Amino acid sequence: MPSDRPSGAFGWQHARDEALRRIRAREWPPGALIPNEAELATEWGCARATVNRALRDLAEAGLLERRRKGGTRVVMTPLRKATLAIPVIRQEVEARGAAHGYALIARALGTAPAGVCRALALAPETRLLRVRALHLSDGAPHVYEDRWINPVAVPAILDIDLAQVDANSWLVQNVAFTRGDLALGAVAADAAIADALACAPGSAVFTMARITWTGEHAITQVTQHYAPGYRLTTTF
Amino acid sequence: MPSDRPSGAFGWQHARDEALRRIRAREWPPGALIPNEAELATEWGCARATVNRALRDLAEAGLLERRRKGGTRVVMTPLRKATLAIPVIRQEVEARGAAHGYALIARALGTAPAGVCRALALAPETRLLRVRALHLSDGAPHVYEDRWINPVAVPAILDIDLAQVDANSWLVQNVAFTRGDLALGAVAADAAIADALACAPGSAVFTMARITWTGEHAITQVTQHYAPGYRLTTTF
DNA sequence: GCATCTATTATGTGCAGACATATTATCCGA
DNA sequence: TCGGATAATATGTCTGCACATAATAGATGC
Repeated sequence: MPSDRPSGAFGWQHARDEALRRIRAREWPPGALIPNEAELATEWGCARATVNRALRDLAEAGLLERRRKGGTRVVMTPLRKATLAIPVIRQEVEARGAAHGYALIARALGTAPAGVCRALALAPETRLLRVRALHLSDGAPHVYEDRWINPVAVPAILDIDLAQVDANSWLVQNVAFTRGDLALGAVAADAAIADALACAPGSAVFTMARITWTGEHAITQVTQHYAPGYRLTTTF
Repeated sequence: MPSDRPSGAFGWQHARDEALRRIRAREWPPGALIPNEAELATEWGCARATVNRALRDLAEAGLLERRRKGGTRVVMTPLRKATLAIPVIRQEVEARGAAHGYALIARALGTAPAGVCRALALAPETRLLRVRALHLSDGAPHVYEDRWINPVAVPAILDIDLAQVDANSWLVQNVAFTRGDLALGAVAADAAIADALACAPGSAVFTMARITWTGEHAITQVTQHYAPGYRLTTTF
């Protein structure tokens, strides 16, 4: 038996856990400056790089604030961050074991309203492809999406038969984006939404709006309306 | 003049950017196995640790999948993750330069409904503290929150004057939690919500529900209803 | 007193080498 | 042919060292 533990070293996860313990136990209270890396390395009997890795991890998690020369201090208000996976509808539905259905409602090339152009940082009156579609989960309406696509950024989209392939899946697979904006909110269902989702007009609908970019070039803007009752969940 | 650039080394960020470029350019197509760390280190003229750091970063971002012995492969569907900051209402309001107001609506100790007990993994009929309050932004209703607090986990809360301090801020500052569940959705405003937010009954209201835990012990459950029109935004 | 230069200091990052660990591939015997 | 032991391999991590970089504190000159 070589050893009773996987590895004799005081690893970076141990260091992280110990630091976390001290933060939670208020041994390092909010706002306090903690010992520097070299000291902790000595105390814990490990290399400074190990301490660095541990503290960097906690800093990324939002619990510590680090500045060169300034040292490391416990953040005053431990603001939590939740990471939420942006669902590709088709996969989200299939992951739940449901059958994914898709229906194209409308597809049209035309000049976009000023608001959309502004949001996408395009000149007014730019011609965009508008696609409205419905996603089904086991046959029931699940998500109604209203999308504007910039054909300058994605010329190939014009040749795709969007009645067969949903724009969401196609874009994810075929266009690399560098950045995105996300907005979550709630709206009352208007006639188009109520009709598509088969719910009463005025129903409270959860919406997710996204804009994706490659560099400074906008690719697409989409607003997805979820059927009433939908909840987006995650842990933090 | 020692050098025309800050540092002559091919740093981990360079490595990350180059790997990212290859992924986007489909030089490493989705699902493909990429060269191992040692090879890339040789190719890029840097240490394996540097390549490791770069690829680890991309793996955390969800673009690569790494397995010991199995190597590193480009993820099939680049599922994006957005990190959203969970707002402490008071700070969120003040960060916008608005004045934060707060009003306690009701505070009562009593047995919680079965649904709440189940969500908090507590025995049925557990006595919990229920707090309903309203947050104001520049005097206008902003968020109505309905909260259940477990006094077993946080006995001190019973002595706090919740008319003066909002539970949100107090809990964040005084109770360390280890984990949380989050659910986002939309509901139609019922009478209580409409009254608090001064909106029409039935209005679509964005809601955020959270449960926070320390270990296996539930601390609090809160459902926050945002005034109509509110949008939670982030980037990814 | 004030501005500017300089020294100090803590973190950020890089390198080479070593060993640990997980997982796959292979070989061998029943 | 199948199952299990064994070897091979890519990633995970630690160490010790070095230097880079940012930001502060102190010294200096006016």
